[in-house]
Amino acid sequence: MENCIERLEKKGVRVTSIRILVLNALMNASGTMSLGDLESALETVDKSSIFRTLELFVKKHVVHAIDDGSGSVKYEVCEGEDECTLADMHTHFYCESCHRTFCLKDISAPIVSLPQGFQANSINYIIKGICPECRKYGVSF
Amino acid sequence: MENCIERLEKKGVRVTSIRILVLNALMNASGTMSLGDLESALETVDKSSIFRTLELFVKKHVVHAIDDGSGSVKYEVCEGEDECTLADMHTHFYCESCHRTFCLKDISAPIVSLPQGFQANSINYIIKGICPECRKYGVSF
DNA sequence: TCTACCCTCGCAACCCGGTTGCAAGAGGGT
DNA sequence: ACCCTCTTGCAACCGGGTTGCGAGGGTAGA
Repeated sequence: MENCIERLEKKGVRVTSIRILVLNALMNASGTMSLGDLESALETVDKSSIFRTLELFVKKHVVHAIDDGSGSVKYEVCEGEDECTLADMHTHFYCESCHRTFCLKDISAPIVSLPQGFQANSINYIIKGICPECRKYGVSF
Repeated sequence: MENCIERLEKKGVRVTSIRILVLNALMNASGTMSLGDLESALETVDKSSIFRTLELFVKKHVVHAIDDGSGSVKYEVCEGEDECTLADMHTHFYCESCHRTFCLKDISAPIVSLPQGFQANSINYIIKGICPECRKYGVSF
């Protein structure tokens, strides 16, 4: 909680109650959260407020957005103090059974060399499949 | 054109005029096409018909879908005769300036090894940045 | 040939995540 | 206390995707 406030101040984001709520939810989440996840986790807060908060967080590099192709963008707290570089991008795993997105933080996204003229800004590396839990419980595709 | 019909028959898809139109458009496209692209390319055909055609094509492995995080799914004709395997997946480049998606067919998507228990079915490897053309014409982000 | 059936297609309506305009509310500085 | 700015909630909107339904057209069997 204190941690949240500190983090916001460090990134130059004015501290408000909603921003603490959103950041706290993201920091306590086991994985990533979507706008919808946050909406249902924070029932008292309006969707558009959460949306604008996330928008601000992304701009200020408090969190980063991951598009896992599920139709809803996921958010995750940035680890480093400064901006995320290409090398910071890590691998994500999307479970096609339970529709959760896992951060494989210790697996950094591989970087291929591009043809002449292409300039890379970011990498989206998503592996889709079945997560260990769903396999264990025999949930079929 | 003949090529289209042959390809559909080979994949066990009943040949209809709309299916030929859609597949032909995709085969002649320089890159990938979205549902919207096809809709405007084939003015006479209804959106839902194109949607259902693409749905069928994906199921029958005539085309595959790529989610480049632009908000609209892109489609691309499958190369091989049989189903696409992990190794077949190639890299895509999304230009944040002109919003086009490029297929880097000769760059196959890198495969990382997953933690115990995760089962990979497909890979989405998207690099976002600025394409050569947009850089040349000095279009800034 | 006639009929019954199934697949395909167009239309319209819907769904849902995301986004925006606007007005009220809260907070900080003077 | 006052003003200005930022923040928030509400409601409406947007666009891609999706679905229900009924009409059209082809096909197989009688």
